[in-house]
Amino acid sequence: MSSSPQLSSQSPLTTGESEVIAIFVQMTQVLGVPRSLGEIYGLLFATPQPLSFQDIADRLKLSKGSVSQGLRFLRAVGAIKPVVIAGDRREFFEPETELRALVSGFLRERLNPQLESWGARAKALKIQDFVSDGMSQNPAIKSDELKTLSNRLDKLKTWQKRANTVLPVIGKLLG
Amino acid sequence: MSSSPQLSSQSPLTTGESEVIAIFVQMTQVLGVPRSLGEIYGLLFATPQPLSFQDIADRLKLSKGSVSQGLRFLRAVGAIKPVVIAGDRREFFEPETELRALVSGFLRERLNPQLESWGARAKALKIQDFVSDGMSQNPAIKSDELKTLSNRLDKLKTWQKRANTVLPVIGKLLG
DNA sequence: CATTCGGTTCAATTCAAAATGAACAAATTA
DNA sequence: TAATTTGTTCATTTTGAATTGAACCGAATG
Repeated sequence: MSSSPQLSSQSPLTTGESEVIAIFVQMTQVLGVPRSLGEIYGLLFATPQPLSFQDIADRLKLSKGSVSQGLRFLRAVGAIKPVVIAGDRREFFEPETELRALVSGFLRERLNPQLESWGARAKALKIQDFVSDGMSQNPAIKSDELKTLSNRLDKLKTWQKRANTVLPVIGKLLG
Repeated sequence: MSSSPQLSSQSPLTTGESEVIAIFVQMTQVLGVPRSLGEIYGLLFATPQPLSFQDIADRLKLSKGSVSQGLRFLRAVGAIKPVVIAGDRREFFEPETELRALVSGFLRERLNPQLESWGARAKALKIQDFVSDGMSQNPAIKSDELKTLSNRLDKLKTWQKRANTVLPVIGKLLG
């Protein structure tokens, strides 16, 4: 038995399935993630039964490599849930459909790590690094300009903290 | 006079400038926008004086085309502000540095339009489009599966409304 | 133990999006 | 009015990220 019982893995997509997939593919463009993620999640969303690895590859005509990587990402952000089916060695998947879980998973796994790295770099900035220290063929920075620059760097350093207070709230607002 | 007074347009970037630019380039990857946007905004952020079109192209070694398109986008989302300098035909630019303005501009110009289109498509979905209406070589959908599918489509249709209530709040939280 | 099954990894390829640069336009100056 | 400056547009090229596919691995099966 190579495919799910009662499920013809290589039948063409229905109109509805194609449309749901298209919607999620459209979202991938905004989120800046690969198109295949939208296809996989969309197919799972449009299918009441859990699907196996092979089901997904067959119906979407994606390579095993793409499906493997796609599922890994979707699992990492909590967008899909593994389903164990008794007496079947394969992994099955169904979609997480709570908006709150989807959004906060994405924020946690994608945005937060970047924010941290970004905040660390911002903190390391020194005014000193902005004066071109060549043989003074460059004009000295005026004091009001120095002030402006200093203000900007200070602002930059506060951004991470502010993001860290706001982001957790978003999840709650959606809950 | 082909460059800003007292500003050597093609001098190499200082350490500080390079680092600020790198930080904003890193952000572009999360946001899913072109790298050049981060370079342009980063340079403006790291420079106390307003810069002209040509200043930007020279210092970043970007083509005029890239700078033109980059400035258009940054203006559209309100990330930069035009500055008029008396007796100078050229346009100058300085960065918007309020996090609140930056975030809400981006949400308004990039996310909202997509959300709308996406909500419209979701609303148009009909359960009927998910039954494969071939010569019944496919199994009929069971009633509990129909229920699951119906629930999911309903959820999908509520997502846009929820996003529209939450997104405006984000700006205020950052203010 | 040999073979199939279910899935991962990663180097090579493909492809879409970004950058380029030449042609163009509009305003300015000589 | 010719020449210059400032910036836009858009067809082509470039490039980097996504996808592929073959090699690989461990677990199950005969």
